[in-house]
Amino acid sequence: MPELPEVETVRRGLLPAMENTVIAEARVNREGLRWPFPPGMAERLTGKRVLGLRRRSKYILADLDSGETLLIHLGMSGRMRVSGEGLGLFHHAHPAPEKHDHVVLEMASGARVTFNDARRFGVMDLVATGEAEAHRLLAELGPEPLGNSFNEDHLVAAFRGRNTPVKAALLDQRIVAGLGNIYVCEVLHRTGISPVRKAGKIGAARVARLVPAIREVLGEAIEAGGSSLRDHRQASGELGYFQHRFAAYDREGHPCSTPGCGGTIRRIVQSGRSSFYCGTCQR
DNA sequence: AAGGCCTCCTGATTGC
DNA sequence: TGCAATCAGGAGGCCT
Repeated sequence: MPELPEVETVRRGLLPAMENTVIAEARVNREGLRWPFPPGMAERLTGKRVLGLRRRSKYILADLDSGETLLIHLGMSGRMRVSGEGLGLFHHAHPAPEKHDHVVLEMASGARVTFNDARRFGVMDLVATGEAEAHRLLAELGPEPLGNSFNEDHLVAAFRGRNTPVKAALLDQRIVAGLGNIYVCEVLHRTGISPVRKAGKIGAARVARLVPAIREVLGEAIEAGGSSLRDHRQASGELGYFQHRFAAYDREGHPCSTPGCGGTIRRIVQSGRSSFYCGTCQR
């Protein structure tokens, strides 16, 4: 489910339930997900206060008063459900457990946070807070696309000499951290750049145009509460609605929405993943 | 060492 | 209706 806007939406959805709140009890229903959970994870979470929730790329970082940080990645199918009744902030009394509920956090407020991940590509790990950024999964990440260090100079330099399609370059988390298949398709459509074009062969002016386009697309998607495909819900229980604004992703056969273009959105496969684009206005 | 391919896993959808 | 093939929002790890 989750690219940067979806993860940011989940983070915001978790805030009222978790921020400045003690984890009364953590329950762990399996050994791990993509990798084994760290030793004693349930004990290291139980009784600890969540000082804050940060996001880095597609990771959520929960800083605990024990000096450790819980690192969360949702993979492809990971979701967070918040349940319970508290000051009108939480939507439901606790519903029945579901298949693939792997980690449950009972908060002292009465809220329950449930991590469900059918495909188990997700990750949970614990790291000393001061070393969170140096964690092996975070250390190589490129700049945050909504931050100041992501700028035209950075992207032009990162693309220089790269012989890979721009689609793959933008999916490379070392170049810019947080884009996934959907938003790369949208950004390339918005900038009129073909996904098959080699990153190193795009003129600097066109590469530079990607920077504001990436910021705009991600910003709009966050504002819309992310994208909800196949009815997947966000942590708050609400549906995001950015999927209704897709110009390219999952729109094979539809007319291109670029004014005056008249082309049709096509689907091709690049490095095993679908790319949706208009061959008429994306060159 | 950049680039491409495979893999992990389950579930929904499509096609026959 | 059944069953198999295909596809899915990620990304580490291995190979060349």
